Amino acid sequence: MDLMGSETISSMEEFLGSETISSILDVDGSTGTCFKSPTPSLTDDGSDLRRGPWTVEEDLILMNYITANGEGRWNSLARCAGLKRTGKSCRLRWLNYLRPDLRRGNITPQEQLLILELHSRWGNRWSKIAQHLPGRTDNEIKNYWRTRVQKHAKQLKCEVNSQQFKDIMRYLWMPRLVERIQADASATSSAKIEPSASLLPMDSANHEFDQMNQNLNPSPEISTTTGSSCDSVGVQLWSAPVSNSCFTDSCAGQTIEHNYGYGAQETQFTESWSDLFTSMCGYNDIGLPDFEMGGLGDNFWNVEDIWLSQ
DNA sequence: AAGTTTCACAACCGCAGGGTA
DNA sequence: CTACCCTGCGGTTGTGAAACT
Repeated sequence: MDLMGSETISSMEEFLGSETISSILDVDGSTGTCFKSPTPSLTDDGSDLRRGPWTVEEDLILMNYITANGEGRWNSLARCAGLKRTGKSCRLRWLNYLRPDLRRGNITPQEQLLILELHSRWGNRWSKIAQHLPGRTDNEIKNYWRTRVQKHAKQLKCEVNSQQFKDIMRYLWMPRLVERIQADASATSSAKIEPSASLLPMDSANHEFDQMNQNLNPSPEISTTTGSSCDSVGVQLWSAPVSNSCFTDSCAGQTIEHNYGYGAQETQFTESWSDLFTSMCGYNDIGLPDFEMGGLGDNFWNVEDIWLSQ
């Protein structure tokens, strides 16, 4: 397999492009964003295999070899390329870091939405999820999930696999992501920006949610702080529209008016979740389920919105 | 300014499944 | 049949950077 059509690669820049390389290479020329001074160590078993962060030289050797000979057969590849690395290490380095079709940068709201949806369907099947996010690796998605999602499940004192937490994702965060995507799309397509809840400071949005829930279900125990407990989950039936993008088949056709403080917005719910999700993510072949509204607690509205802050 | 905590992510580890000699 | 090897996957760790106190 001739990946690049060139014979050898003399620099990382040549292989990955100047923009990419500047984000990869550190001042001292080492690779990776974590390890400023790679000092690979030898393995403990007495062999001269190296481990730890990869050097630029190793990366170039690996890239040149794969460019010339293709990937696969990693153990022999490592030997033939003269790399004192295990085949596993070479494979990982290539797949997670050096592959030319890797997509770098922040996970976009569309990608976040897709990750949430696919994880709700498949669980921790990271490689399977990654197959549906071109340019993203399973490792990247796994890291995203652990650093963002699990952290906030912990803050909420929810089990990440609990129904409570799944409901939070499905009925709060995912609709907000959709809203964010819509807002971004409309902002780029129109000079006139219609503010939505996701564009407001979270304090403001939370205040609105608190007001709604106070009216619907007055409780002296309503918290307004981040990281509140989920103990009341399921006690209160969810009634207020969280956003103009919170929609299900059950509310299709309804017209709901709500005011986020910058002027009333009127939304016609004519799309099913799966239809809109499909349009959001450009996705149409995974047979998304239709979501139904469930009973959520008031504390959900106070959760710090992790999805909207990059 | 210094120390501490948190975040982000590259890399490693162990295991399972498949292929093959 | 079986032992061995390779590959791929998911869980975990280690590290520097950034944020916070």
